[in-house]
Amino acid sequence: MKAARAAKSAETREKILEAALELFRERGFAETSMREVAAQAKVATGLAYYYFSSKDAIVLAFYQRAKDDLKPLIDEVQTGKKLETRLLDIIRVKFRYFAPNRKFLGALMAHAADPGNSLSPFAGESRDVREQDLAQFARALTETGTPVPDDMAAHLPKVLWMYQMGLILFWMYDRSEGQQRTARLLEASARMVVALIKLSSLPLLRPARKTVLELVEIVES
Amino acid sequence: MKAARAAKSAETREKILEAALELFRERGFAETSMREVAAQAKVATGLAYYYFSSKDAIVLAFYQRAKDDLKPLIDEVQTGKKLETRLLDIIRVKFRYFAPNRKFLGALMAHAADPGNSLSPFAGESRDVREQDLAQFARALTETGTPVPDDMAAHLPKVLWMYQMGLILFWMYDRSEGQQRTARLLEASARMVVALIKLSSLPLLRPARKTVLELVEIVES
DNA sequence: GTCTATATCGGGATAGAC
DNA sequence: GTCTATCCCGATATAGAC
Repeated sequence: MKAARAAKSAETREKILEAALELFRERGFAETSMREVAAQAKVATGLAYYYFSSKDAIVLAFYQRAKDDLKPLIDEVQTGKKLETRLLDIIRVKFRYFAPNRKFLGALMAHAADPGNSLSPFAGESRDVREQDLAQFARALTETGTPVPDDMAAHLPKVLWMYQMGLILFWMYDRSEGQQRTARLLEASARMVVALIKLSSLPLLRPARKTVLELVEIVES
Repeated sequence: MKAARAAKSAETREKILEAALELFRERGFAETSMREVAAQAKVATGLAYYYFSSKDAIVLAFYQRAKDDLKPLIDEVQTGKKLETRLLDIIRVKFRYFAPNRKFLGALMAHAADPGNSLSPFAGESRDVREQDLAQFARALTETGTPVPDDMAAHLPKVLWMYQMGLILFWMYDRSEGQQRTARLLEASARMVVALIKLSSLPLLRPARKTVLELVEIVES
């Protein structure tokens, strides 16, 4: 009967998480109280805390789940022959997945700029989410056979990850209908990013590449 | 006696603002309560609220004051002959000014990424701060006689502003001793930014410029 | 208008009974 | 695992002294 118990437990946890996300979507993160979350999930406040040690912990759980959900969805689109296609597909999958939560994601990213906050995408707590992202970009590079200069190889996935984070930030702010502006920006910028990567292999542009690399190294050091 | 009263009032206000900033620096923004602020300023809690309608309002006052303080400091360094020098000087002045508050600036910028929050640097409340920044960059461009293609002229100050905001974000996260990493990044990136601006005038690079402009226009639309 | 003191509300978090 | 009751504290409203 242990299995049944565990299942029940997971179910309750899920119920609370769902209730929380629903309220976050409707009213925002800060505006939602744990009491309301518990009420919505039809459990006692204390129980919500039994499963999630804090309100922030719920958000972490959401990230974690997103990571797990996205894995297969991204694997599915890792098929394009061209790097540009891959980038577009990978990022679009994420936008699609997060779309229902776009508005309150903004409130969460609020914490993102705060170096001390555990919800920051740069913080330790979200490291495996970031690791998975990096791996996906690395895979897109290798599987499309994109030629990358040796000195850049180690850095490029991280640069692409930052490019992605920038787009996501823009997307959160994007008030245009259906976030069309983000869609246009994604297309135009992906084209440029790929062009730049290709250019970076030209021997003639070696000095320029070194300059950029210097910047990247300072950032990552 | 009206003047005396007004002076006294301004003094009290200042006292509360100072107390708040001191506590923010020591313990952080979120961890500081209005009660503590009031206690530190040796006034009643209600009085703190009399002068500042909310904790956020204190932050706004801080921004505002920073804007006024920075104006003469930046005017003072608008003397360099080269654009690179000007950029370095302008941004360094800001780092120096904000240095004592660097840590809690992070917590404030926390709000920055939240499109809905009034403390966001992109929000209406901080518009005149931003306007002043844009004007300073525009001035640096014209006074150094930097040649800028017509189609870029309108956008360049804003691009430089974003470049600055990026550096500030990096600086907030920078845990290196005395934020040396930021200092290095600033130098290396300013050099590159200026080089790019110069390159952008070359007729040969017109197509590349158009591509970048397209991106900028999507972002600003 | 400036200021103090007090009361109230609401939210995060916890303890302990079952 | 679950619920009830409670703690603690921050934010805020208000009454009224000066």
